[in-house]
Amino acid sequence: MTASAAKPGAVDKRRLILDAAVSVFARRGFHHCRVSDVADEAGVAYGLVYHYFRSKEEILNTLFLERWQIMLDAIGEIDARDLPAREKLYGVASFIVDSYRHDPDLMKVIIVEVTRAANSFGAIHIDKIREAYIGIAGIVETARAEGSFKSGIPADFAAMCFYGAIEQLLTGWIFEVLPKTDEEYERAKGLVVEAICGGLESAHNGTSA
Amino acid sequence: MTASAAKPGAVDKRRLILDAAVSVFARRGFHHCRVSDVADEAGVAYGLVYHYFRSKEEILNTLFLERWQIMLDAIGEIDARDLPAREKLYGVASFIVDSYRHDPDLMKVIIVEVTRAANSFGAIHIDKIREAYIGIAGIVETARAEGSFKSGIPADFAAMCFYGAIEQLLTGWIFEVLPKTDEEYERAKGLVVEAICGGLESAHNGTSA
DNA sequence: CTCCAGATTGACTGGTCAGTCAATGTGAGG
DNA sequence: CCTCACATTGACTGACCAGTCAATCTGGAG
Repeated sequence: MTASAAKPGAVDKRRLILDAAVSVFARRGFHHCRVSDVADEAGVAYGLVYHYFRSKEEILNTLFLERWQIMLDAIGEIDARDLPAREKLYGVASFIVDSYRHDPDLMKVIIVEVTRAANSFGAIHIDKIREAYIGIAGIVETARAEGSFKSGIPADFAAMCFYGAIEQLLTGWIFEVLPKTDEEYERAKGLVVEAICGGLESAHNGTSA
Repeated sequence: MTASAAKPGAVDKRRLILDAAVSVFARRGFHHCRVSDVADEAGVAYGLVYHYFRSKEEILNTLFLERWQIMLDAIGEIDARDLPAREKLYGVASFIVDSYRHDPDLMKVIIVEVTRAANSFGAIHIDKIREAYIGIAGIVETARAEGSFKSGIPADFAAMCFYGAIEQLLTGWIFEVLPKTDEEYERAKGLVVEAICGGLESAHNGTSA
């Protein structure tokens, strides 16, 4: 068998290494951990890491690409539904928040080590990262065309604000400055959509274009 | 003379090193550059860096604290003015965007290497970073108390969304996915406030708490 | 001019760690 | 039982680089 097909009962060591890497990268950071930490965490020999991955960096690239593609697919799928823009955006916020809830370490690694790492992994994956912005912008653009969203705010700009707000929430959880209960996660989904779509103001004086 | 008081005509080598560090950290990233790169960029000997700074990390800490304190002071000063919340938030957005415009390298270093670096500098400076969130939340809180902002969205939550949206814009500029003209910077200030305060929707159906 | 404190220099060291590799294990097919 | 391909092991190496330090410079005070 090759690395991809794990027999039932046999442990997929490649997967074991990836999972261990998530845990170690999240706990110590990509730059502050050693490959041997990952191997130890996975319970495999040092050299096996290099049997499955060309380099330490390739491990992180793999983790990012795997997860990011799932998110891109989710955004595409949400956009394809026949729903008002606000509900589509709720779907996107929901997916991202649930991703964090389901695997906070992985999302932490992706945000901390890739999404904002302009000089290393971020630069390598910028096109993939951008696809997410474009997907969200597409949702906003459709709403603008329909007239349900203002035309004064460009869609790509709105997408950046929306994505930025969500990523900041995750950052708040990562840094432990926001509470992390199931209830909070659910509340956050609604609040972020309300904040961005409905705005913060209660009374609506004329809005400028 | 000590390091602090530079005589006119004499170059402040400490400052020279800090400025060189901004340039080098921005170009190559903190982890991917050597102390000798900083020394070379500053045009001083390797050892002089260690005359003024205890370690490579202390250089980054110094850069961050210097600049962040200026921002905290600015937020405090803006909050003290007698203005509607929306204009206060415009003031904050304006200050941050202008900070980037004035010294993009420094802001890039702060965002990329500190603000999101949960396992290294971010953890060290989390209290300072938090002060910014709290300052913004204070502005929102006042507006909520006055009734000009909705009460359904908690102030600390709104602050995170607002700050996140701005930081995402800077990230867009850093990654070169958003245009970087003076006109765009000015536009961005207004748009981010409009997006967060006024929301994206054109018609206002009932808003849920 | 002499002295001294602080500024400046850059060669060197000690530790760290990513990546290599030769040896060994393992299990499926013949 | 044998063979072979692939999995697994972990000691080792070569490069890299943060931080040290002894030597040298500089400029003001006496």
